[in-house]
Amino acid sequence: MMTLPGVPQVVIDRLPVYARTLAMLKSKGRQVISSQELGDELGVTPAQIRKDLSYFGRFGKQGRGYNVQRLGTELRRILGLEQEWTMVLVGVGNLGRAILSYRGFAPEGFKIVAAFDMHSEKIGTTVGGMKVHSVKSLPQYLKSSPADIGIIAVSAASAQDVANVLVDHGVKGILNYAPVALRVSEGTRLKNIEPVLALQSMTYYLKGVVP
Amino acid sequence: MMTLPGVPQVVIDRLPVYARTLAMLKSKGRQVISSQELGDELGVTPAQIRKDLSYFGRFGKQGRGYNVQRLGTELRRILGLEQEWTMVLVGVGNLGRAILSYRGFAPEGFKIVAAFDMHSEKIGTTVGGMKVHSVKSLPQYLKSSPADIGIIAVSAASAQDVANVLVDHGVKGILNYAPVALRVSEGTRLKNIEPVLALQSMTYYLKGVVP
DNA sequence: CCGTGTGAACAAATTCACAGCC
DNA sequence: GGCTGTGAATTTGTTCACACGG
Repeated sequence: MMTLPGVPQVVIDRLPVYARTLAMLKSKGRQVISSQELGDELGVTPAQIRKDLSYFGRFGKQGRGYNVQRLGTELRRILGLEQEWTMVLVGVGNLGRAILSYRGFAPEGFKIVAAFDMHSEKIGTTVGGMKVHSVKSLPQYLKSSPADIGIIAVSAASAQDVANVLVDHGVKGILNYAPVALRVSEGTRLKNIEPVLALQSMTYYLKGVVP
Repeated sequence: MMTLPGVPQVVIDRLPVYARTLAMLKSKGRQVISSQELGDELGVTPAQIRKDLSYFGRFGKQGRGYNVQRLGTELRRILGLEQEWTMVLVGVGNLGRAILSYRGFAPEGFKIVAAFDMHSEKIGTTVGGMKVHSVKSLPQYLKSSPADIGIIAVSAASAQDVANVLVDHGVKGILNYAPVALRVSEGTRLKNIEPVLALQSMTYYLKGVVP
Protein backbone atom coordinates (compact mmCIF):
# COMPACT_ATOMS: atom_id res chain seq x y z
CA MET A 1 0.00 0.00 0.00
CA MET A 2 1.39 3.36 -0.98
CA THR A 3 1.17 6.44 1.20
CA LEU A 4 -1.86 8.15 -0.33
CA PRO A 5 -1.26 11.89 -0.34
CA GLY A 6 -4.88 12.75 0.27
CA VAL A 7 -5.42 11.01 3.59
CA PRO A 8 -5.82 13.50 6.46
CA GLN A 9 -3.42 13.23 9.37
CA VAL A 10 -6.32 12.82 11.81
CA VAL A 11 -7.40 9.70 9.98
CA ILE A 12 -3.91 8.20 10.16
CA ASP A 13 -3.83 8.97 13.87
CA ARG A 14 -6.99 6.94 14.41
CA LEU A 15 -5.92 3.84 12.51
CA PRO A 16 -3.62 2.53 15.28
CA VAL A 17 -6.52 2.82 17.73
CA TYR A 18 -8.67 0.71 15.46
CA ALA A 19 -5.84 -1.80 14.95
CA ARG A 20 -5.23 -2.12 18.68
CA THR A 21 -8.90 -2.66 19.42
CA LEU A 22 -9.23 -5.26 16.69
CA ALA A 23 -6.26 -7.14 18.15
CA MET A 24 -7.96 -7.11 21.53
CA LEU A 25 -11.23 -8.34 20.04
CA LYS A 26 -9.46 -11.07 18.16
CA SER A 27 -7.75 -12.28 21.32
CA LYS A 28 -11.21 -12.57 22.82
CA GLY A 29 -12.34 -14.77 19.94
CA ARG A 30 -14.43 -12.19 18.14
CA GLN A 31 -14.57 -12.90 14.41
CA VAL A 32 -16.85 -10.25 12.90
CA ILE A 33 -17.69 -6.71 13.97
CA SER A 34 -19.80 -3.90 12.56
CA SER A 35 -18.76 -0.27 12.44
CA GLN A 36 -21.53 0.38 14.96
CA GLU A 37 -20.10 -2.07 17.49
CA LEU A 38 -16.53 -0.95 16.97
CA GLY A 39 -17.69 2.63 17.39
CA ASP A 40 -19.41 1.76 20.66
CA GLU A 41 -16.21 0.16 21.87
CA LEU A 42 -14.15 3.26 21.07
CA GLY A 43 -16.60 6.07 21.59
CA VAL A 44 -16.59 7.24 17.99
CA THR A 45 -19.35 7.28 15.38
CA PRO A 46 -19.74 4.34 13.01
CA ALA A 47 -19.77 6.75 10.08
CA GLN A 48 -16.34 7.98 11.03
CA ILE A 49 -14.92 4.49 11.08
CA ARG A 50 -16.41 3.65 7.70
CA LYS A 51 -15.22 6.92 6.20
CA ASP A 52 -11.72 6.47 7.60
CA LEU A 53 -11.44 2.99 6.17
CA SER A 54 -12.83 4.06 2.81
CA TYR A 55 -9.64 6.04 2.15
CA PHE A 56 -7.80 2.75 1.80
CA GLY A 57 -10.22 0.31 0.26
CA ARG A 58 -13.27 -1.80 0.92
CA PHE A 59 -12.76 -4.13 3.82
CA GLY A 60 -16.29 -4.95 4.95
CA LYS A 61 -19.15 -7.08 3.80
CA GLN A 62 -22.53 -5.42 3.42
CA GLY A 63 -25.12 -6.72 5.82
CA ARG A 64 -22.42 -8.39 7.91
CA GLY A 65 -19.58 -6.12 8.98
CA TYR A 66 -15.82 -6.55 9.08
CA ASN A 67 -13.74 -9.65 9.59
CA VAL A 68 -11.78 -8.80 12.73
CA GLN A 69 -8.64 -10.69 11.77
CA ARG A 70 -8.60 -9.45 8.19
CA LEU A 71 -9.22 -5.78 9.01
CA GLY A 72 -6.56 -5.88 11.73
CA THR A 73 -4.02 -7.27 9.31
CA GLU A 74 -4.92 -4.74 6.63
CA LEU A 75 -4.54 -1.85 9.04
CA ARG A 76 -1.16 -3.08 10.22
CA ARG A 77 -0.06 -3.32 6.62
CA ILE A 78 -1.33 0.15 5.78
CA LEU A 79 0.48 1.60 8.80
CA GLY A 80 3.72 -0.19 8.04
CA LEU A 81 3.64 -2.28 11.20
CA GLU A 82 4.69 -5.52 9.56
CA GLN A 83 8.33 -4.54 9.69
CA GLU A 84 10.57 -3.85 12.67
CA TRP A 85 11.55 -0.23 13.28
CA THR A 86 14.83 0.82 14.87
CA MET A 87 15.11 3.68 17.32
CA VAL A 88 17.93 5.50 19.06
CA LEU A 89 17.38 7.10 22.45
CA VAL A 90 19.08 10.34 23.38
CA GLY A 91 19.10 11.24 27.06
CA VAL A 92 19.29 8.64 29.83
CA GLY A 93 18.22 10.70 32.81
CA ASN A 94 15.20 9.68 34.85
CA LEU A 95 12.93 9.81 31.85
CA GLY A 96 15.32 8.14 29.43
CA ARG A 97 15.90 5.26 31.83
CA ALA A 98 12.16 4.77 32.18
CA ILE A 99 11.84 4.69 28.39
CA LEU A 100 14.65 2.14 28.14
CA SER A 101 12.93 -0.14 30.62
CA TYR A 102 9.46 0.38 29.16
CA ARG A 103 8.12 -2.97 28.00
CA GLY A 104 5.58 -1.63 25.55
CA PHE A 105 7.69 -0.84 22.49
CA ALA A 106 9.32 -4.16 21.65
CA PRO A 107 6.15 -6.28 21.30
CA GLU A 108 4.90 -3.77 18.73
CA GLY A 109 8.07 -3.98 16.67
CA PHE A 110 9.79 -0.82 17.91
CA LYS A 111 13.32 -1.59 19.02
CA ILE A 112 15.70 0.74 20.80
CA VAL A 113 19.11 -0.15 19.38
CA ALA A 114 21.37 2.41 21.05
CA ALA A 115 21.36 5.00 23.83
CA PHE A 116 23.25 8.29 24.07
CA ASP A 117 23.83 10.98 26.68
CA MET A 118 25.81 14.20 26.92
CA HIS A 119 26.88 13.86 30.55
CA SER A 120 30.27 12.25 31.01
CA GLU A 121 29.28 10.48 34.21
CA LYS A 122 26.62 8.49 32.36
CA ILE A 123 28.74 7.57 29.36
CA GLY A 124 29.99 4.02 29.50
CA THR A 125 27.44 2.95 32.08
CA THR A 126 24.85 0.31 31.29
CA VAL A 127 21.14 1.04 31.62
CA GLY A 128 18.56 -1.68 31.08
CA GLY A 129 21.20 -3.86 29.44
CA MET A 130 22.19 -1.10 27.04
CA LYS A 131 25.54 0.69 27.01
CA VAL A 132 25.33 4.48 27.04
CA HIS A 133 27.40 6.27 24.39
CA SER A 134 28.50 9.88 24.18
CA VAL A 135 26.13 12.03 22.20
CA LYS A 136 29.21 13.21 20.31
CA SER A 137 29.39 9.79 18.73
CA LEU A 138 25.78 9.96 17.55
CA PRO A 139 26.53 11.28 14.03
CA GLN A 140 29.16 8.63 13.49
CA TYR A 141 26.87 5.94 14.87
CA LEU A 142 24.02 6.91 12.56
CA LYS A 143 26.33 6.96 9.55
CA SER A 144 27.26 3.33 10.06
CA SER A 145 23.91 2.20 11.52
CA PRO A 146 21.03 4.30 10.25
CA ALA A 147 18.00 4.34 12.54
CA ASP A 148 14.42 5.00 11.60
CA ILE A 149 13.32 6.95 14.64
CA GLY A 150 14.97 9.08 17.31
CA ILE A 151 13.60 9.39 20.84
CA ILE A 152 14.48 12.64 22.56
CA ALA A 153 14.56 12.53 26.35
CA VAL A 154 16.96 15.38 27.08
CA SER A 155 16.26 18.75 28.68
CA ALA A 156 14.19 21.34 26.85
CA ALA A 157 17.36 23.40 26.40
CA SER A 158 19.21 20.66 24.48
CA ALA A 159 16.33 19.11 22.61
CA GLN A 160 16.49 21.24 19.46
CA ASP A 161 20.22 20.57 19.04
CA VAL A 162 19.63 16.86 19.39
CA ALA A 163 16.75 17.00 16.90
CA ASN A 164 18.98 18.77 14.38
CA VAL A 165 21.66 16.10 14.69
CA LEU A 166 19.11 13.31 14.31
CA VAL A 167 17.53 14.86 11.23
CA ASP A 168 20.88 15.72 9.66
CA HIS A 169 21.88 12.09 9.95
CA GLY A 170 18.91 10.48 8.34
CA VAL A 171 16.40 9.93 11.10
CA LYS A 172 12.94 10.33 9.58
CA GLY A 173 10.80 10.35 12.71
CA ILE A 174 11.19 11.88 16.14
CA LEU A 175 9.37 10.99 19.33
CA ASN A 176 9.93 13.96 21.59
CA TYR A 177 9.53 13.79 25.36
CA ALA A 178 11.23 17.15 26.02
CA PRO A 179 8.89 19.97 27.03
CA VAL A 180 9.61 22.23 24.07
CA ALA A 181 8.15 22.84 20.61
CA LEU A 182 10.73 21.44 18.21
CA ARG A 183 11.13 22.64 14.64
CA VAL A 184 12.07 19.97 12.13
CA SER A 185 12.39 20.04 8.37
CA GLU A 186 9.54 19.11 6.06
CA GLY A 187 9.61 15.40 5.56
CA THR A 188 10.52 14.59 9.14
CA ARG A 189 7.66 13.32 11.28
CA LEU A 190 7.46 14.65 14.81
CA LYS A 191 5.27 13.44 17.66
CA ASN A 192 5.34 14.92 21.12
CA ILE A 193 4.60 13.09 24.36
CA GLU A 194 3.59 15.75 26.84
CA PRO A 195 1.76 14.65 29.96
CA VAL A 196 2.12 18.10 31.52
CA LEU A 197 0.46 19.82 28.57
CA ALA A 198 -2.32 17.25 28.69
CA LEU A 199 -2.92 18.08 32.36
CA GLN A 200 -2.71 21.81 31.73
CA SER A 201 -5.46 21.76 29.13
CA MET A 202 -7.57 19.46 31.32
CA THR A 203 -7.58 21.93 34.19
CA TYR A 204 -9.35 24.50 32.04
CA TYR A 205 -12.44 22.31 32.29
CA LEU A 206 -11.87 21.19 35.87
CA LYS A 207 -11.57 24.61 37.40
CA GLY A 208 -15.19 25.46 36.62
CA VAL A 209 -16.49 22.32 38.34
CA VAL A 210 -18.18 22.76 41.70
CA PRO A 211 -16.91 20.14 44.15
CA MET B 1 -12.38 33.69 34.12
CA MET B 2 -15.29 31.36 33.49
CA THR B 3 -15.13 28.34 31.25
CA LEU B 4 -16.62 29.74 28.06
CA PRO B 5 -18.76 27.05 26.46
CA GLY B 6 -17.95 28.10 22.93
CA VAL B 7 -14.20 27.65 22.94
CA PRO B 8 -13.10 24.70 20.79
CA GLN B 9 -11.10 21.96 22.47
CA VAL B 10 -8.26 22.41 19.96
CA VAL B 11 -7.85 25.98 21.12
CA ILE B 12 -7.67 24.93 24.77
CA ASP B 13 -5.06 22.34 23.84
CA ARG B 14 -2.84 25.02 22.31
CA LEU B 15 -2.95 27.45 25.22
CA PRO B 16 -0.51 25.47 27.40
CA VAL B 17 1.96 25.48 24.52
CA TYR B 18 1.73 29.24 24.30
CA ALA B 19 2.03 29.57 28.07
CA ARG B 20 5.11 27.36 28.19
CA THR B 21 6.81 29.25 25.40
CA LEU B 22 6.05 32.60 27.00
CA ALA B 23 7.59 31.35 30.26
CA MET B 24 10.71 30.35 28.34
CA LEU B 25 10.89 33.72 26.59
CA LYS B 26 10.44 35.53 29.87
CA SER B 27 13.29 33.58 31.45
CA LYS B 28 15.42 34.79 28.55
CA GLY B 29 14.52 38.38 29.33
CA ARG B 30 12.14 38.92 26.44
CA GLN B 31 9.53 41.54 27.31
CA VAL B 32 7.36 41.96 24.22
CA ILE B 33 6.51 39.60 21.37
CA SER B 34 4.29 39.77 18.30
CA SER B 35 2.00 36.99 17.14
CA GLN B 36 4.30 36.68 14.12
CA GLU B 37 7.37 36.02 16.25
CA LEU B 38 5.56 33.67 18.62
CA GLY B 39 4.23 31.82 15.60
CA ASP B 40 7.73 31.46 14.16
CA GLU B 41 8.88 30.04 17.49
CA LEU B 42 6.11 27.44 17.54
CA GLY B 43 5.54 26.70 13.89
CA VAL B 44 1.98 28.01 13.80
CA THR B 45 0.43 30.95 11.93
CA PRO B 46 0.19 34.33 13.65
CA ALA B 47 -3.49 34.49 12.73
CA GLN B 48 -4.14 31.33 14.66
CA ILE B 49 -2.52 32.72 17.78
CA ARG B 50 -4.48 35.95 17.58
CA LYS B 51 -7.73 34.11 16.92
CA ASP B 52 -7.11 31.69 19.79
CA LEU B 53 -6.44 34.53 22.21
CA SER B 54 -9.46 36.49 20.98
CA TYR B 55 -11.76 33.91 22.56
CA PHE B 56 -10.67 35.16 25.96
CA GLY B 57 -10.07 38.86 25.63
CA ARG B 58 -7.72 41.45 24.24
CA PHE B 59 -4.21 41.02 25.51
CA GLY B 60 -2.08 42.80 22.94
CA LYS B 61 -1.22 46.34 21.98
CA GLN B 62 -1.69 47.35 18.36
CA GLY B 63 1.53 48.20 16.64
CA ARG B 64 3.53 46.61 19.42
CA GLY B 65 2.54 43.06 20.31
CA TYR B 66 2.03 41.23 23.58
CA ASN B 67 3.68 41.77 26.92
CA VAL B 68 5.33 38.40 27.53
CA GLN B 69 4.88 38.44 31.30
CA ARG B 70 1.29 39.64 31.18
CA LEU B 71 0.11 37.23 28.50
CA GLY B 72 1.77 34.33 30.29
CA THR B 73 0.00 35.18 33.51
CA GLU B 74 -3.34 35.58 31.76
CA LEU B 75 -3.03 32.21 30.07
CA ARG B 76 -2.16 30.51 33.33
CA ARG B 77 -5.19 32.09 34.92
CA ILE B 78 -7.46 31.07 32.04
CA LEU B 79 -6.19 27.50 32.24
CA GLY B 80 -6.56 27.30 36.00
CA LEU B 81 -2.86 26.88 36.62
CA GLU B 82 -2.70 29.26 39.54
CA GLN B 83 -3.92 26.63 41.94
CA GLU B 84 -2.38 23.32 42.92
CA TRP B 85 -4.03 20.18 41.60
CA THR B 86 -4.03 16.87 43.46
CA MET B 87 -3.64 13.55 41.71
CA VAL B 88 -3.84 9.91 42.74
CA LEU B 89 -1.80 7.30 40.89
CA VAL B 90 -3.16 3.82 40.31
CA GLY B 91 -0.64 1.18 39.28
CA VAL B 92 2.95 1.15 40.50
CA GLY B 93 4.52 -1.24 38.03
CA ASN B 94 7.42 -0.13 35.84
CA LEU B 95 5.40 2.69 34.37
CA GLY B 96 3.79 3.82 37.61
CA ARG B 97 7.15 3.98 39.34
CA ALA B 98 8.52 6.10 36.51
CA ILE B 99 5.56 8.44 36.87
CA LEU B 100 6.11 8.69 40.62
CA SER B 101 9.72 9.65 40.13
CA TYR B 102 9.02 12.00 37.22
CA ARG B 103 10.18 15.48 38.17
CA GLY B 104 8.04 17.38 35.70
CA PHE B 105 4.65 17.46 37.43
CA ALA B 106 5.39 19.15 40.75
CA PRO B 107 6.95 22.37 39.41
CA GLU B 108 3.79 22.91 37.36
CA GLY B 109 1.52 22.51 40.37
CA PHE B 110 0.45 18.89 39.82
CA LYS B 111 0.99 16.88 42.96
CA ILE B 112 0.64 13.12 43.35
CA VAL B 113 -0.81 12.68 46.83
CA ALA B 114 -1.31 8.90 46.99
CA ALA B 115 -0.44 5.71 45.10
CA PHE B 116 -2.43 2.49 44.76
CA ASP B 117 -1.88 -0.99 43.35
CA MET B 118 -3.84 -4.20 43.11
CA HIS B 119 -0.94 -6.60 43.63
CA SER B 120 -0.47 -7.66 47.23
CA GLU B 121 3.30 -7.83 46.96
CA LYS B 122 3.46 -4.10 46.17
CA ILE B 123 1.03 -2.96 48.86
CA GLY B 124 2.77 -1.48 51.87
CA THR B 125 6.02 -0.88 50.01
CA THR B 126 7.37 2.61 49.50
CA VAL B 127 8.06 3.95 46.01
CA GLY B 128 9.66 7.34 45.52
CA GLY B 129 8.91 8.22 49.12
CA MET B 130 5.24 7.31 48.75
CA LYS B 131 3.51 4.41 50.47
CA VAL B 132 1.56 2.12 48.16
CA HIS B 133 -2.02 1.36 49.24
CA SER B 134 -4.37 -1.39 48.13
CA VAL B 135 -6.60 -0.35 45.26
CA LYS B 136 -9.46 -1.70 47.39
CA SER B 137 -8.95 1.26 49.70
CA LEU B 138 -9.20 3.74 46.83
CA PRO B 139 -12.94 4.49 47.22
CA GLN B 140 -12.56 5.05 50.93
CA TYR B 141 -9.47 7.20 50.38
CA LEU B 142 -11.24 9.42 47.84
CA LYS B 143 -14.24 9.85 50.14
CA SER B 144 -12.08 11.34 52.86
CA SER B 145 -9.53 13.02 50.58
CA PRO B 146 -11.04 13.96 47.22
CA ALA B 147 -8.52 14.25 44.40
CA ASP B 148 -8.84 16.31 41.24
CA ILE B 149 -7.17 13.95 38.80
CA GLY B 150 -6.50 10.22 38.57
CA ILE B 151 -3.49 8.79 36.76
CA ILE B 152 -4.03 5.30 35.39
CA ALA B 153 -0.89 3.19 34.97
CA VAL B 154 -2.36 -0.30 35.22
CA SER B 155 -2.70 -2.95 32.52
CA ALA B 156 -5.12 -2.45 29.65
CA ALA B 157 -7.29 -5.18 31.14
CA SER B 158 -7.81 -3.38 34.47
CA ALA B 159 -7.87 0.21 33.26
CA GLN B 160 -11.61 0.54 32.66
CA ASP B 161 -12.43 -0.81 36.14
CA VAL B 162 -10.02 1.66 37.68
CA ALA B 163 -11.47 4.51 35.62
CA ASN B 164 -14.98 3.62 36.82
CA VAL B 165 -13.90 3.69 40.46
CA LEU B 166 -12.14 7.02 40.01
CA VAL B 167 -15.12 8.62 38.29
CA ASP B 168 -17.62 7.17 40.77
CA HIS B 169 -15.67 8.76 43.58
CA GLY B 170 -15.46 12.27 42.29
CA VAL B 171 -12.33 12.41 40.16
CA LYS B 172 -13.02 14.87 37.34
CA GLY B 173 -10.02 14.25 35.14
CA ILE B 174 -8.11 11.14 34.09
CA LEU B 175 -4.64 10.90 32.64
CA ASN B 176 -4.51 7.45 31.10
CA TYR B 177 -1.25 5.65 30.32
CA ALA B 178 -2.90 2.26 29.72
CA PRO B 179 -3.06 1.17 26.07
CA VAL B 180 -6.83 1.02 25.82
CA ALA B 181 -9.65 3.36 24.81
CA LEU B 182 -11.44 4.20 28.05
CA ARG B 183 -15.08 5.23 28.25
CA VAL B 184 -15.89 7.83 30.87
CA SER B 185 -19.08 9.72 31.62
CA GLU B 186 -19.83 13.14 30.16
CA GLY B 187 -18.26 15.73 32.38
CA THR B 188 -15.10 13.73 33.05
CA ARG B 189 -12.06 14.87 31.12
CA LEU B 190 -9.85 12.15 29.69
CA LYS B 191 -6.40 12.48 28.18
CA ASN B 192 -4.37 9.57 26.89
CA ILE B 193 -0.60 9.29 26.83
CA GLU B 194 0.22 6.76 24.17
CA PRO B 195 3.75 6.70 22.81
CA VAL B 196 3.11 3.45 20.95
CA LEU B 197 0.14 4.91 19.07
CA ALA B 198 2.24 7.95 18.23
CA LEU B 199 4.90 5.69 16.74
CA GLN B 200 2.35 3.59 14.90
CA SER B 201 0.88 6.54 13.07
CA MET B 202 4.35 7.90 12.33
CA THR B 203 5.36 4.74 10.50
CA TYR B 204 2.61 5.29 7.93
CA TYR B 205 4.69 8.17 6.61
CA LEU B 206 8.08 6.57 7.18
CA LYS B 207 7.44 3.40 5.25
CA GLY B 208 7.10 5.28 1.97
CA VAL B 209 10.47 6.99 2.36
CA VAL B 210 13.29 5.77 0.18
CA PRO B 211 16.42 5.32 2.29
C1' DC C 1 3.65 52.44 9.84
C1' DC C 2 3.00 48.15 12.73
C1' DG C 3 0.57 44.65 14.65
C1' DT C 4 -3.87 43.47 16.98
C1' DG C 5 -8.59 41.90 16.82
C1' DT C 6 -12.20 40.18 14.05
C1' DG C 7 -15.85 39.40 10.63
C1' DA C 8 -15.79 37.07 6.19
C1' DA C 9 -14.00 33.60 3.18
C1' DC C 10 -12.15 29.34 2.89
C1' DA C 11 -10.70 24.67 4.07
C1' DA C 12 -11.00 20.53 6.67
C1' DA C 13 -13.39 17.18 9.14
C1' DT C 14 -17.50 14.97 10.57
C1' DT C 15 -22.02 13.33 10.11
C1' DC C 16 -26.01 12.33 7.36
C1' DA C 17 -28.63 9.55 4.52
C1' DC C 18 -29.28 6.33 1.19
C1' DA C 19 -28.12 3.24 -2.95
C1' DG C 20 -26.34 -1.13 -3.31
C1' DC C 21 -25.12 -5.65 -2.01
C1' DC C 22 -24.85 -9.74 1.16
C1' DG D 1 -33.21 -6.92 6.93
C1' DG D 2 -28.64 -5.34 7.99
C1' DC D 3 -24.61 -2.99 7.23
C1' DT D 4 -21.14 -1.10 4.05
C1' DG D 5 -19.35 2.59 1.19
C1' DT D 6 -19.86 7.18 -0.28
C1' DG D 7 -21.47 11.63 -2.24
C1' DA D 8 -23.85 15.57 -0.15
C1' DA D 9 -24.86 18.42 3.74
C1' DT D 10 -23.30 20.21 7.83
C1' DT D 11 -20.26 21.48 11.31
C1' DT D 12 -15.88 22.77 12.86
C1' DG D 13 -11.52 24.91 12.38
C1' DT D 14 -8.13 27.93 9.89
C1' DT D 15 -6.61 31.68 7.21
C1' DC D 16 -7.42 36.07 5.01
C1' DA D 17 -7.59 40.83 4.87
C1' DC D 18 -8.50 45.06 6.70
C1' DA D 19 -10.39 48.67 10.11
C1' DC D 20 -8.56 50.55 13.95
C1' DG D 21 -5.51 52.12 17.70
C1' DG D 22 -0.77 53.02 19.39
